[in-house]
Amino acid sequence: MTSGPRELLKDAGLRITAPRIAVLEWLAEHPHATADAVAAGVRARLGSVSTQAVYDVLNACARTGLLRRIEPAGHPARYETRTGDNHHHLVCRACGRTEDVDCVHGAAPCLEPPDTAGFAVDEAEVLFWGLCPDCRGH
Amino acid sequence: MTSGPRELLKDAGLRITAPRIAVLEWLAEHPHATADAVAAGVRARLGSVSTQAVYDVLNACARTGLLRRIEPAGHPARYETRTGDNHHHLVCRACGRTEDVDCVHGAAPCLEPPDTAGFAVDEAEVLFWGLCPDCRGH
DNA sequence: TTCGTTTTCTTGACTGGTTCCAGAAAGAGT
DNA sequence: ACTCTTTCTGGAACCAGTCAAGAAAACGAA
Repeated sequence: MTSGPRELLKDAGLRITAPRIAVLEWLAEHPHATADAVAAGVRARLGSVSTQAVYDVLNACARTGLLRRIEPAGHPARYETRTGDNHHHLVCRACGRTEDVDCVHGAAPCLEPPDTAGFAVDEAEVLFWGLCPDCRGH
Repeated sequence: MTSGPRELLKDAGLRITAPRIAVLEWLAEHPHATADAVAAGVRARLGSVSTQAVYDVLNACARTGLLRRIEPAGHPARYETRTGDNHHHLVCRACGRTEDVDCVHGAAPCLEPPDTAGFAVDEAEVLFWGLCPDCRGH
């Protein structure tokens, strides 16, 4: 039932390759990791994977909805496997550490703009900025 | 009463220089402009201003609260003079065009995370993603 | 299985937005 | 006016991420 990386990839119409499986597995265990961190983790598991391959995998998975990409201003992007339940994020201004926050107002989409100015809005993104416990302490 | 750039700079403890005045004046007339656009606008007014000077001015003003910086993922940063009233933004995925949206839930801060995970939260940022009228039309 | 097509991986160069650096110049307080 | 501070100039540097070409691997049909 708990669909593994192989099923997820297949359902998304993506080929099943070792780098992709490793990226998805590693991200499932380490949510909100940066591309750099993913690359390091995947290399520790597979031996050698190019940076480019990591980016390709991340982009392909983000495009098909397997991964969600978070890009906090001033920090490298982070990725997570938890998708589809429009939760939000806490981001540390200092170190970029990112944590999940459940939606404040019930189910998705929890926010609707009062006036869209003619825009076709398809997503509401909420970021809470602050300092994480580690960076806050002196 | 409507304080001009000079008063704003003075109150913020910043020196009053021609580039700063020009940046603030130009941004007041062209909200949500990119650094590039600001540089172009300021040069049209003053003749010649270095890119670096523009960035310095923008950063100094953002640091002191005279300007708010918006950094939509995948697009260059944009700046606006409207600060302190925690309004939010609509961003076009295609062209990056940015528009204001008033806060959905009354006065600031309109959102409080239910669980801060130990973070000292100081800001809630809301971005509505979509396509602007120009990019939407076929 | 085997083949052939399609997609992905590797390597390496490159980009765009932004920042860093050193020195020259221009404000502001005394 | 005279310093002292802060800002401007020009150029080099930075970083996350992307583009390009060819080699390699995964899928689907025979």
